[in-house]
Amino acid sequence: MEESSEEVFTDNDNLDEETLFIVSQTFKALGDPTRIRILHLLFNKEYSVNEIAEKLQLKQSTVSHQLRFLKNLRLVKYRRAGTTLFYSHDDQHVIGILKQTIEHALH
Amino acid sequence: MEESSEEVFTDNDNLDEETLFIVSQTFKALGDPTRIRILHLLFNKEYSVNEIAEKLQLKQSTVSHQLRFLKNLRLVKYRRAGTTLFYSHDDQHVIGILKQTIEHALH
DNA sequence: TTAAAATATGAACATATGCTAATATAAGCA
DNA sequence: TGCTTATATTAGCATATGTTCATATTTTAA
Repeated sequence: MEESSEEVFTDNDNLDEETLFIVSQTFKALGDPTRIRILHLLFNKEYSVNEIAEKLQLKQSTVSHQLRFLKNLRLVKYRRAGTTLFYSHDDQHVIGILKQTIEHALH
Repeated sequence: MEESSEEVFTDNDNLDEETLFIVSQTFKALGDPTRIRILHLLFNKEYSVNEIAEKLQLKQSTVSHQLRFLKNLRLVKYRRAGTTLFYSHDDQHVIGILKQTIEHALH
């Protein structure tokens, strides 16, 4: 057996701090019903902040806060059109996991 | 097109309360570093509560609490051997998602 | 430049979460 | 039975989280 040149495995059993942080943050984003509903709404098309608030019966402020959260994790992005911001999802991997899990939950 | 006898789709755009709850609970379980570390440790083999505590440098109480959390969601199960309980994972789907996401985080 | 529309931000609040110490339970064995 | 080991439980605490109200910012257009 020879040592790989790509990576050195000193402790194969432990996750490093950074990986642990990224992974837990990602799942934390999906661990709240409001954020799941927002991401679910954005599955197929973009929506403005007010549209999201209307569709999901949430306060504009709530939506804005959660979108900021999701944007910090690069799970959504937006496009500006005048004073309106159209949000859409921005992470195929995470969206895929969410879709999978919703399917799974629906049996 | 005929109506399926299995399910009626009244509002395709909205997730029902129960699905929302299950999905968010599942992700909440994965949204904490300690629980990720425990599940990650259990990827390949079973461990007793004390072994988990030692390996991960956690208090016995902390491990026991988190295992209860994970067991309530049927993410782990245990087998008794005398006074010792050996825990192992119990949800291939969730373990798969966790593996995927760790891989993804490691680039 | 001023008003209107859309969105973002900050502060306050209630609730949720995770860890810890102390103690309770449960099983095996002398 | 009484002791030991392994695990679970309870309560308390500090911090994190999610929502809301009030207000600030930003962009556009008159």
